[in-house]
Amino acid sequence: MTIVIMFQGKSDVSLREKKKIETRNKIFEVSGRLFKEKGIENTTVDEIVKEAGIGKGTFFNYFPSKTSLLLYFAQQKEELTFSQIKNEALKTVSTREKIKNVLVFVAKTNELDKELTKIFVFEYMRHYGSSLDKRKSHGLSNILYSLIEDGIKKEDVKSTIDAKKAAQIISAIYFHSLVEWLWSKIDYSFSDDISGKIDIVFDGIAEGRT
Amino acid sequence: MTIVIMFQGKSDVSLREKKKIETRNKIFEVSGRLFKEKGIENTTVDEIVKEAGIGKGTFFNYFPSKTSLLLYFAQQKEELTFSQIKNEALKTVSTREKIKNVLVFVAKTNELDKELTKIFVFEYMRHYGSSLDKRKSHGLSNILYSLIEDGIKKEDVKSTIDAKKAAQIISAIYFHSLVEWLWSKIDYSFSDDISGKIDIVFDGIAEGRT
DNA sequence: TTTTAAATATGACTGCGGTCATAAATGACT
DNA sequence: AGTCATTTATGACCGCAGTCATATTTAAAA
Repeated sequence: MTIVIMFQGKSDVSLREKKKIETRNKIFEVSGRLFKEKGIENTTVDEIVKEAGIGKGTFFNYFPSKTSLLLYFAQQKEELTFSQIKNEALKTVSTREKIKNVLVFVAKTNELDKELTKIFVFEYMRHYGSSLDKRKSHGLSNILYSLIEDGIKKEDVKSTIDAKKAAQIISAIYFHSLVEWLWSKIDYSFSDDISGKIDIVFDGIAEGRT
Repeated sequence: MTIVIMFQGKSDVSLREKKKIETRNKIFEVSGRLFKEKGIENTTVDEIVKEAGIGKGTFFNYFPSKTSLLLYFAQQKEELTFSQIKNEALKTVSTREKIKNVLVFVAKTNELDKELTKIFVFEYMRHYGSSLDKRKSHGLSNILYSLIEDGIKKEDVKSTIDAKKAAQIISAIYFHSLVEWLWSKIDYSFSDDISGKIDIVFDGIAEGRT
């Protein structure tokens, strides 16, 4: 008896839980469709809740802001990209090439859907530092960090380098170059640009020896 | 006769011109005060126009958005900083030290008023790519660019370096490090951080020779 | 001075993100 | 089944940036 009651009470598939998941999914489904159809800026929360058949307040029970919903989509995409990186992009030998591969791979992902990337980067910038957590941006930084540490062990990266600083430098360059490229009027290959910059960082810009 | 009429018509000190300048200044004065008193986010356009004694529509005749007013303030501050740089920060010999000096100088300016910097950087990020011109962010980039070109001529920077790319790299690092520092929980010297990173870029991170 | 054209001012209004007091649904317990 | 506590849903409402049709002011022409 007690056991049965406890089971029902604590169960993950209680009616409440089911409905929550259902509503959540409905919001994802509808908003995803509307964002694609008419762009993020032009999709209002009122439209989403109308199409999803829920009240406006309900939306904000699930997502504290419209942006938090956006960031969910961005995160999804990022996680997918990173899982692919780990499997595919690290087949070369030198650290320099590995890092290039990682960045070019991410770059190519972005090149595929420039407009979408623009929207996400924009939303990300708009809200950096305002409440939302930073795990996101550190995915790339972490990957770079371990690559550089490996490089130090393998002795194709100077042992005197602060791996953390170096990783920050490279992700700074990546992010900055991405933004420049996204809003540039002239068209050029982002992959080439980033690749050239990595070479500069690896070789250094100072004349002579240290 | 004709001459007199033309003179009045084309004069810069016509009644119209006078009133325009007056209104513009009034907006600057009031908004500047309110921003300091209660923060940018908490100051509404309605408040500004009320205190300035003008209609709301008038405000938007002078500034297309609240942000454009913000950017005016940011630009003012930046121009002041840059004029100081040119006079004071370039007294060293090596290109590396010159660049460090420039960045550390700007960094120190930011360290003086962390909260204000935060607000401006935040506003800048929030609105990058949305209509407003980019001259702003390129002030630093341009200074770095000429320093690097000088360095190439003076032969303490590799002649093979693409000066434009190098300038972009350094300003990327500067901006990224600034953002990290501004929103970091732990307290550290921004100047030291940026200085160390410049060394890495100058010396390169690759082991061995190129 | 009077008329006409152009620039400028204005505030009611709109659209949208987000809040909150209240209502409905659900689960635990008897 | 009935009662009570807790979770979830809801939409009227709010604050604020930005718009627009209309009114006012200034300059030029007659």
